[in-house]
Amino acid sequence: MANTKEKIMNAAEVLFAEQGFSETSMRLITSVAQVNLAAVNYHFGSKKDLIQAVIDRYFIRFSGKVHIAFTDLEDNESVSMTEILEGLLIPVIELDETNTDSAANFMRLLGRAYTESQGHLKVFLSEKYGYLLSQFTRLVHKANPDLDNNEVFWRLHFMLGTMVFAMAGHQALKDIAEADLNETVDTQRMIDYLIPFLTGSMQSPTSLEIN
Amino acid sequence: MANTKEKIMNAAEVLFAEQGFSETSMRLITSVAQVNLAAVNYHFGSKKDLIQAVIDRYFIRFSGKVHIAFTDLEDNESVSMTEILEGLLIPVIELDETNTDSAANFMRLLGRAYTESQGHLKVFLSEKYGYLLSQFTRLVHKANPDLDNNEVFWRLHFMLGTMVFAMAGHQALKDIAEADLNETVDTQRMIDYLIPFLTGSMQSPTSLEIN
DNA sequence: GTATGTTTCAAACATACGTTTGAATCAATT
DNA sequence: AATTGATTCAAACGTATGTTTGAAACATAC
Repeated sequence: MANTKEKIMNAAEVLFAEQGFSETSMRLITSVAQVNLAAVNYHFGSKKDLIQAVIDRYFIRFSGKVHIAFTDLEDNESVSMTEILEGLLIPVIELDETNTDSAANFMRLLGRAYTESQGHLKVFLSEKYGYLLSQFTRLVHKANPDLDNNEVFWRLHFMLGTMVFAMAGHQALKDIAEADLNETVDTQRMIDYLIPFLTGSMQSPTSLEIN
Repeated sequence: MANTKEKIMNAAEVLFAEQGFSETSMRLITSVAQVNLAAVNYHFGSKKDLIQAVIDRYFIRFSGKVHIAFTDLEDNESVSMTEILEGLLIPVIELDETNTDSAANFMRLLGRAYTESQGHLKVFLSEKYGYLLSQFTRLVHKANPDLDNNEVFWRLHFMLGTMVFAMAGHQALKDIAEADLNETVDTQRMIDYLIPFLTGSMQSPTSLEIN
């Protein structure tokens, strides 16, 4: 059986992903984790610190792989969007190998971190893992040298939004898909649809060319 | 000067957009609106009802226009993605004509409605405005007859995700953009970047063609 | 000008939250 | 077996939340 600290994080990551940070009370977390209410403050200090710990645990698991993949790509003389996206998404998928639904949970958490006004989280993440975003930006620019800075900036963030949202709404989308399309869907299959969607969006003509 | 009910809604819509629903207390709303705390319960019944009223006020303002635009497109024999997206986004932009920052506020609200687990809101919106989503789905399929059902399904939801996320993270994106690019950004400009991104993504080669 | 229905207001209510406390329990060391 | 430090626990603390109350103020009609 896991120790108290792990029991808390395991319960919290699911509840945070499902309901959001502010909507999830310490009392619910500790009752699901079957530990005493005071344990969160004892082991983590505060609820804020618990939120950061839960998200950081995920980043620690996959950020190394992403960094290696990105660094490899930076050494190449030319890069394709597909390669960049695979460098990012494959390590995320691999989270599932240690624990089912890990990838989905992580993405939902990330989506909430973006959306909920948990200022401390944005600061924490950008200070600790901002270098990955920089690498990502440089690679996307390298893969699309014709786009100007503005266009790269916006498309990059639209793309991140699509990914986070797709993964965050992962379960809901799977449910709808299986009802609508009468076919079972797994995460890998969803990503097979997602990658061409994103590469296409990144390579579409610019607004200037259209007008 | 606006009456109490309007004063409350005007204050609430800004605060909800900025901070989210659960993070915005009735005391803050009523103090900004300069009305008595009890006024919300008196005029709206509950906080839930206020949230619905704020969002519905926006939908009432632009859903008619969208419906007309969509119906027109359904009568045409062929439809382009750009037309569909303009049919949806132009009425949103036009919200700004009656009130500055209306479009931005509405988008942020919609993003929060999607993301925050306000179950009652999703039920309310899908019951009242689900027909617009159905129209949207049919049009997208019409604009992309080559895609099979699966591909249309997934791309449509990826697209909605991108839009909603762009809307929800609107302010954050603007802030980052202005810091990163040293240029001021308005909502119209963001949408100018968004539309080609989305049309491109919808028209990209399918996963089958790539493999 | 009195009566009636609507709106406002200060105050209180009940509940939920994150956190703290101090004693009890456990584990390891001497 | 006694001592020490880490952990668990029930209980309480202080504060913030949405809501309700009943009287006061206001507006409108007779």
